[in-house]
Amino acid sequence: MSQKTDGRSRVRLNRSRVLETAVALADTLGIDALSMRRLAQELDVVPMALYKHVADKEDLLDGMVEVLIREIDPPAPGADWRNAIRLRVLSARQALQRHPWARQAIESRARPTPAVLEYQDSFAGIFLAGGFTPDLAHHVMHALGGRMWGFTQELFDGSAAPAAEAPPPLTPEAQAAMFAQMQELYPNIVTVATAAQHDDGSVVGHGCDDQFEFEFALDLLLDGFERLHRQGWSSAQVRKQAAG
Amino acid sequence: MSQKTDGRSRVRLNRSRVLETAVALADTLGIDALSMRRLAQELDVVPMALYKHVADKEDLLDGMVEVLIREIDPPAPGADWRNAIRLRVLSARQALQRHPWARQAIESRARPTPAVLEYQDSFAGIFLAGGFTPDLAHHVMHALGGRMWGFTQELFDGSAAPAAEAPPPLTPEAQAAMFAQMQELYPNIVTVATAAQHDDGSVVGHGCDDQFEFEFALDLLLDGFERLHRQGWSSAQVRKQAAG
DNA sequence: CCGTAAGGCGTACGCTGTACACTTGTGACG
DNA sequence: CGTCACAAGTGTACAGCGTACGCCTTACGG
Repeated sequence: MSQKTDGRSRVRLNRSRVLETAVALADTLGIDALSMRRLAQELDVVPMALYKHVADKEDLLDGMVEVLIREIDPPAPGADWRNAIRLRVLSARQALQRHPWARQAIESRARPTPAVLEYQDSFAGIFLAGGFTPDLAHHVMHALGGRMWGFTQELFDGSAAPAAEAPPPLTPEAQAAMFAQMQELYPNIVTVATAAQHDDGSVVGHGCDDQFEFEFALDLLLDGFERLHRQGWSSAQVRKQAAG
Repeated sequence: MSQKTDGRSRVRLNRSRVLETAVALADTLGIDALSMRRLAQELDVVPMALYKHVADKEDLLDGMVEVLIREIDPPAPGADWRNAIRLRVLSARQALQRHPWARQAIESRARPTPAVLEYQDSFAGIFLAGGFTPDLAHHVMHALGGRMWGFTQELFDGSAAPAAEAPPPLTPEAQAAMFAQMQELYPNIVTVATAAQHDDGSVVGHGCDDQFEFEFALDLLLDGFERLHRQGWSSAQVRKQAAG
């Protein structure tokens, strides 16, 4: 109630308000529907007014990612490297789930902003503090890849448009026919997809527990990191081995 | 020389020609510069003519991905599962390096086409034939994630625009100053980034061997898969353990 | 109180994907 | 060979995008 939106004087725009409104809008409408014009409308302002606060749309997206990063928990102070990494990654994952647009936004960024560099620096710091050589820390961070941000490359999760018009519900017969056709065309996919969902009666896909899959892969990698770390792995020695 | 492009009768358009020209154009211009209009121009045709051969731009991109998939080697016949997967993934990687646009195109696809399903099915088939339970095969494919397509999600590889205007070459003093600033702001990144590039004098980034990083992560995962496979891992048992 | 700079506005341009109605080319069949 | 039907290609048009540029107006420091 500090300022009325009607009447004479309007709330002044600023970068934070622009970024936060953009985040909220992307949360609701999806990233594809977020345009400068739509955002301006949401802020009750003419499109070009935004350009006094962000350089261009790229800068807007960079700013949105920085808002996201601020939501990720800082490194846990007392934890060993493995738990520190694990907790941080899972916290990042939670932030990404609050903001479904973020995966695409992060991936589409061309160059890292300071906030992003800081985020990555803190990861490197955890590994180094845990006794990793810079060499191993380097390769290990590459191996983590996007998982550092809390997502695996899940293709076809269908979350592009939130609440996209679902296809009309199929009759049981149509479902059975579809299943039979899938089974004929892609028997292995059907086998593999139906394995992990006894509890869930749905046809292929969307029956599996994303969180479980994510942690499965994350822990598999962390296990590998730990093993290499313990046995004093170094890339020089591997390259030598490959050459010899 | 079968048909002249000038004179009266023009070469007839068809889906293949559209898709292959689109692929070639994306290879040269980058995916962002590939518009229906630009593609039509390349084919010496009016933009709307394309719509007789592809439903819309989404369909065009789907088709381009299918062209890509056809370039990936089929599973090696005699190999054990581990080599079969490894070879296939590395072949996919080569295809992706020939077509830098493909990573983004694959990631942006909302729903899998038959060609994509077939590709994934063959992966599942390799694991199952190698004696993996459907359960383990499922989780393992999730863990591979995008790596199945030959890419890790490398953020900020700067390959968005091919031959983007490079910043003017910095003087040695400017480079040194920049390095000093990086070292102050992001000491861990500098430590980790400079570790793996004694041969290459460049400042942070782009000095590391992408192929090595990719295989490092891939083999780390394959090692993990192998271990779980040997010890008869099952998700049920893990969940029970977590609960108990 | 006023000058100045920052904030917000309006207009305009070139680009995008694609809907719709039209003409032209081509191959099959009487 | 003539005709007819359908596929292929054209032209125009629209709504939406990011954003360059110039002007007005508001808020604040001297």
